[in-house]
Amino acid sequence: MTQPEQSAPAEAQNKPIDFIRQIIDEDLHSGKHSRPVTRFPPEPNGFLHIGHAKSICLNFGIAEENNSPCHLRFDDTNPSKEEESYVAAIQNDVRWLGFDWGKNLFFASDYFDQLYDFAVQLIQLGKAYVCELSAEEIRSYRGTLTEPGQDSPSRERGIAENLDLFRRMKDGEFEEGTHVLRAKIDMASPNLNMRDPVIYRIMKTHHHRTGDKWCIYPMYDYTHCLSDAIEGITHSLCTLEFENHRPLYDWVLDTLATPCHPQQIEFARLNLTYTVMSKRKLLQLVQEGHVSDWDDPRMLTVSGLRRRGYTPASIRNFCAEIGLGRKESWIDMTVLENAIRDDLNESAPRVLGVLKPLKVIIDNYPEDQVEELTAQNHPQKPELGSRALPFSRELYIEQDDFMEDPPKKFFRLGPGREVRLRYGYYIKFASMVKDEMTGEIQEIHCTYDPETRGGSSPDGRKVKGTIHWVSAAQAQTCQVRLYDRLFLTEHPDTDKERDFKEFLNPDSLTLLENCKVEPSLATAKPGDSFQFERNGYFCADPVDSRPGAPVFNRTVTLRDSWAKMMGGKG
RNA sequence: UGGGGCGUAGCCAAGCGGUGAAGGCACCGGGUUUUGAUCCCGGCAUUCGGAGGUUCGAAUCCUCCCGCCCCAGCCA
Repeated sequence: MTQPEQSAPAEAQNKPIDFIRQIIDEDLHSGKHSRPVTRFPPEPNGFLHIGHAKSICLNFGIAEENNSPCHLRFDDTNPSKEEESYVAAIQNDVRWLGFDWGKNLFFASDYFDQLYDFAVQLIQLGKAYVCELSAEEIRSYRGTLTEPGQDSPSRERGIAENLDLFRRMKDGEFEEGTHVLRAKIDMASPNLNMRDPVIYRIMKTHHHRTGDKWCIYPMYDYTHCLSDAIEGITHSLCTLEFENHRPLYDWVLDTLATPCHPQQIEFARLNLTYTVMSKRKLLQLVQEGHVSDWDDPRMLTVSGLRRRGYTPASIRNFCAEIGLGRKESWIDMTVLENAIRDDLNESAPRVLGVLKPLKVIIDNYPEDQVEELTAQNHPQKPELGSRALPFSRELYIEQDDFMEDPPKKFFRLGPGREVRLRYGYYIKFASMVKDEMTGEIQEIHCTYDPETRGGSSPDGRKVKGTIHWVSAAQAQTCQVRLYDRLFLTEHPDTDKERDFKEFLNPDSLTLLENCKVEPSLATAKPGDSFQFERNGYFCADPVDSRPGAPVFNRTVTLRDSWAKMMGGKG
């Protein structure tokens, strides 16, 4: 009936808990921590996507379950790629998903002074040095996967000189690329991240928060662990590709006197079939015009999903369903589609809408008569009430609901057949009018049985098919956008030879301009979701839809075993 | 033949040495139905990447092998 409580602890839902929650539970029981403190640390260089939603649900979910904080921290250490506008969009998306960071909104740039002081300490400890090698030299000195690196000529420079040089880096005395600060660890480490990683670089770029105060910016590996420690994070959750960075995360925190030492735990990122997930590729789709923008309903960005008609609950349920592990995995797109169907099936009011209209004239129905029929808003939920549907002599039905020469199992309209109009009357085929030139069917003539008002017959005769319809005179004409998967293949970006854009689905968007929907939809509010019976779930476009001129986006089709059957026969 | 990870059904995923290998998606049947939807019922791994070994007993422990992923940004 009702969905399980969103915020109930996983255990209470009788669901097995994931390995991260197991670790946290153990730390709580052992007394290592009295409560967990997690964080979601986006870089403000793009929009959030469904993969981020997985991380958000994890980090904020743990906080909800334990009544503990989850920080929202922007990892804004690279001003050349980051923008203020992304900061706002990201906050909006996290809030929309239903999460609240309370007072815990932070920026890595808040810590730039502390980070600088820590770097000075590292130098004083003899654990960092200013290196004057060029970027290319640093690369060649790093060695390879199988050969150790070589020491930088600057490696044994004295502490005083390092201190002076680092101060002068900060003061803008050097050009970009001429000097970096490096941690002094081990040039022979089998883990390349430990071969004296760069921790500060010169970048004479305006920062969206610190302005022109800094011309040196700290690198991720150095910044992230210290930010976690400064904030008192207990469990720092990130994706698998950072596993090789954990020794460095721990080295920085072990070397410096920090308030605490958070535990980094890695999990597998989300991959979905029939789409791409990397911000770089999403950006490319936007910049090259394959989609309209970051919030194009075909994009699996949070903003795209929102515009498509996905609900926060559906995304949270999806994230809960897919599980969490350390195995690289591909979640089937049908799992996401199933999540939104599940949610909308419960909540979306039912309406009648004809996407590809075919005119039907009921020859024996009075010329000027209009009557009102009653339709349920949700057949499984009578408490959602009903509405009136105008019925008249001229109607529209779906082109797909008529076949001139139908197979036996086609339970719809065709020569000699009778069908039920949903909430209306039984109608029987009489004749059809075709365009003499093209052979295209222009209109169908039928007769109706006045005894079947509402959809049942006193003589108890059965009709196998029920089809949807809209009264022509009262219909609201509108635009409908049919969205389909953006890519044709399950793994568009794993082909080594072919670019992922070669697999774009040319039919991912179908624009229908002459759709006929029931009059109640004229006033649909932007963002409202409906089930167009027998067609799918649709949402009034949040951007382009207007009262009196609605525009609908197809969120997802209904399951369609008929189409599946027909598809199987070719 | 550098290091770090991972391998349970088509796709995810429980399982943490003890009689029958959860659950979801997908798929296949059947029932209800004024949405070919929803809902309901049933089917779907004699087997856990492979081979050995330990044990009365292993998907769970050990050994070897095979496969896949990550790392040589002054990105995060």
